[in-house]
Amino acid sequence: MRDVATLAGVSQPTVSRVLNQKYTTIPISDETRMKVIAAIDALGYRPNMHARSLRTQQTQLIAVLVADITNSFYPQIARSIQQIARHHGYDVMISNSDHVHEYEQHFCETMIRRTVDGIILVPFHLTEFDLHELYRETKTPIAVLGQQINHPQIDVVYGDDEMGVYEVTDWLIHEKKHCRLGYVGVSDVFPPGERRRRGFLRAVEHANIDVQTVCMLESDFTLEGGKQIGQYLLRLDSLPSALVVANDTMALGIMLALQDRGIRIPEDIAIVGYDNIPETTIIRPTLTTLEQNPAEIGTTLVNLLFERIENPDLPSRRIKIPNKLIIRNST
Amino acid sequence: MRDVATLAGVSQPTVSRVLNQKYTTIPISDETRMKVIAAIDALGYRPNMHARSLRTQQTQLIAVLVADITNSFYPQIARSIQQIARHHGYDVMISNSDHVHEYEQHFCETMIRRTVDGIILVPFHLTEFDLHELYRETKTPIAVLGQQINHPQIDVVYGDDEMGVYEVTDWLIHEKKHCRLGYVGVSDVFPPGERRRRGFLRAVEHANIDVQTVCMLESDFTLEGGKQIGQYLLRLDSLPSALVVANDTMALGIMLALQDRGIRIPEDIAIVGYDNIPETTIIRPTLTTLEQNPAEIGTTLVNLLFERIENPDLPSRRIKIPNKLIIRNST
DNA sequence: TTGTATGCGTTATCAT
DNA sequence: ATGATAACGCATACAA
Repeated sequence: MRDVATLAGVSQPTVSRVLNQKYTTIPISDETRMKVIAAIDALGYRPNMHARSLRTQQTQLIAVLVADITNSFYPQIARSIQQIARHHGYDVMISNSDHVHEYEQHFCETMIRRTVDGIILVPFHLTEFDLHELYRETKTPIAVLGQQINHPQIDVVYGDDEMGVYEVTDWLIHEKKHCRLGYVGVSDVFPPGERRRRGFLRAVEHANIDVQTVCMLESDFTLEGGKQIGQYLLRLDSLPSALVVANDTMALGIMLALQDRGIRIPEDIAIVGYDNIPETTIIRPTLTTLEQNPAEIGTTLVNLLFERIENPDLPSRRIKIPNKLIIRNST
Repeated sequence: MRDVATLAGVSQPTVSRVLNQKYTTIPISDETRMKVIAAIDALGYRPNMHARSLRTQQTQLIAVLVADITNSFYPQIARSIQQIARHHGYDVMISNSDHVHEYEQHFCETMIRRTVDGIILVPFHLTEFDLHELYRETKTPIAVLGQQINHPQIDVVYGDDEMGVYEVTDWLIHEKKHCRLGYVGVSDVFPPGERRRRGFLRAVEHANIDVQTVCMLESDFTLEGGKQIGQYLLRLDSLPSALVVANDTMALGIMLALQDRGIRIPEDIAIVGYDNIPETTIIRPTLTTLEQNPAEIGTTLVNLLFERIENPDLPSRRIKIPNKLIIRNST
């Protein structure tokens, strides 16, 4: 910047003013501006964001932590966030926790040392207290995908998965007349695990079905995990007539394992998933599932975040993204 | 840091020395170190990376640009990069170009203003000249996934896709006795487009098959694009007996469109893809494809990058990741 | 073994 | 409308 100033025959702060003219009201003569711009072009000067960040305490950067970048659900969120952020002149730093607690914590540590202007994350192990600490240390606007978080300065977006699973289970029972049900969830250490299981059980009880007769299983969100559940089901004396699965990826694994051994879907067993990832339309039969609209989730998160960046004292908001039952051929 | 120094009763540089003791040889008395560490804990002090970066010109950050984060191939690369980087104490900033030229350029712009310690990218539109400019402006180690790049300071990882497509086509012709072939590629503006088409045509010519008899089509890497190709094929008087497709995602779309109209795979038409993304094992029949090992690609890229970060004057290296034919049920 | 002084590249406050 | 000067938080050359 000093070189630019020298070449333009002005002082270094004047160059800075030309650069920041949009954001300030300080007047600059046309002649000076021309000279400075010419010098910038001649030297190929580019401002140094580290220095600017140090001085302004702003970064023009937002950070995003997703829970599993290899699960198609999250890249779609990340992508819509990045699109809007770009529009606002912000860069996006995407990270991946792989559902691992330690990596989630490491992300928070990083955010404390490497401050950013906003944080979007999908907390699985991080508690409300952890996020409170994160906010206390960073004072940075935060938006999360996670119904379980309640914090006065943190915006929350969520799909109402307890209700969603309740409704799809209810639909299986009353519309599709299933009474031998099974459920494949994930551990309660993951917040969606408990909520989705509860939704399932509520529907079962509401239908006066004996909870003892339903088959409750648990796996780990992954295709492999789903396959193992499939193997397990094959060893049972009799299959449930319908299976509610807590995410699509596991549902796919279950379908593959069952079909490998000649089980017909939906004739022998109906299956519903959760998320509506693209693979649900690739598998045959196509998978009935509860849609979580990832583009809308991403858009909502980033819009909330930018509103809070502009106005940090906003009261926290909770936005429910409606789930939608997508009926396909697996039921 | 000054507060820590005051509390510990030492000077600010002494605190800095305690913090950086691992990387320097300056001796510090045990007593001083204890006092400083106690003060750091008491105040919950965390170093500010922006200030550190400004001073050291290092960031402990590497940037990754992938071509399409919603294509399962890339998240696997990103994930293995992030794992190794974490091990080295580096953070990773993942970006997504969506194959859009403007976004690739925007990424380069960002890298110039927001310097990082290393860059990994998958250039689709960026030319050797663009990367040369990037290097000239940043002087930052660069590693790319892209056979078309030749630059004395840039490390290159690539799958030999021309040879791969040649071999799989050759295999279809000689082992599987196909002679009515079709090829679905992508535009030559994408570097893999030209290479893969060339591999296909070389095999056709080598088998003395009249090029006029083969069906050459073009789409855009996506599932939707593949479906449209499928529609197009259905309107043909006769299908090719075997189709070589330039990536798995398009191959899936083609299969779905054809199967919707009762075409049997592989009986009516055999199909091979490229990449070996997870979806290839979800679709039925499972898709025969050429594997590009994304984890190995990511690992190789990031290892090359760290070697160059440690030793910037290394001559550039080109590492070929072997393709492997995965024979499944679509052929 | 530690302290003093300086500068990394900006923006912001004050003059003029 | 512009220039001097200071400060952001840290690491390092030099002195002691």
